[in-house]
Amino acid sequence: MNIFPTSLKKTKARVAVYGLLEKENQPLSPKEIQSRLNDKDIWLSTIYRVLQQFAKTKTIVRSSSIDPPQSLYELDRHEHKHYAVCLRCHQRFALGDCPLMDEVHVDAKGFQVLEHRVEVLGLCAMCAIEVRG
Amino acid sequence: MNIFPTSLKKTKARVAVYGLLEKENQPLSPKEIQSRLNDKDIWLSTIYRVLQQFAKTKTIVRSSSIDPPQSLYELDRHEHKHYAVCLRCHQRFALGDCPLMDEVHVDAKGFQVLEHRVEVLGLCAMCAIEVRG
DNA sequence: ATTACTGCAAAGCATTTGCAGACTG
DNA sequence: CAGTCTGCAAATGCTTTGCAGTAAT
Repeated sequence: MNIFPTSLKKTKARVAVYGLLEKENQPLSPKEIQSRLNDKDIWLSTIYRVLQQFAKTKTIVRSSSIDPPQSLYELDRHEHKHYAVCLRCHQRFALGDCPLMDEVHVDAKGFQVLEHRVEVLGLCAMCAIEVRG
Repeated sequence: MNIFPTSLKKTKARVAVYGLLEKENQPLSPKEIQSRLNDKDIWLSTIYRVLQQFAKTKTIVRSSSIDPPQSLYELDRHEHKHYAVCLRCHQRFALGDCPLMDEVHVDAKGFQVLEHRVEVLGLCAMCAIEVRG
């Protein structure tokens, strides 16, 4: 499991962001984090800085979404998680297992694979119905 | 193979962008496209619009990179292509095959999978050496 | 006390939009 | 000619940065 990084001071903003990410087990954008914290004294720029620091200490991991274009952050549970995203309502659903095959063949000799990102796109059950509707 | 969409007028900007994407067989950002076109009369905003139109007619496909945060576009060759990206020099290398397993298990009943994105991250041979240096 | 941290303002990029003139079919 | 397209300017939205006061160790 994860712990608050010892190299960082325990400030209001960091404790709040850390606590939120611990509770919500899904990737959140800086803005979503801000609105869920519901504390007017924690500014967006601070949240960005806090997220960067956590990312640097490997406490959280960063991913991205195309639409809207933004970064998403979540606690790094070392669980190797991926998500399916509904193209219509943008809800995110965790994948049961990593769908990647064991061997990844890159067309470049000597390429050293360190990590990977997978995103499955489609329609959630609800939206699939509405689209037909 | 791909053809210029018949629903769109053949204008200078569209022909130029299409030709470039056809020649370069890799994802490019709007800015890269602009600088490679080397035509001061084709504005970035036009390139963005052209790319959006091509994307809407399924002529090109859109992806994204986290760092720098931007959209990338390339001709849709219906080839189902993915890339390995070097974390240091940001060069992109095509994957030989799609590394995804045939079955993707989503933790949400009724989720309809339409597409997916895969990105492998690591170090290219050159950078792997330099990092050790 | 020292240094790290944050509120706040402003800048920096990527991307989008409005509009009038130019061009395509 | 009619409708589409684009140059250009300006707005928008996400993210970063600078600085001076505040708080953590």
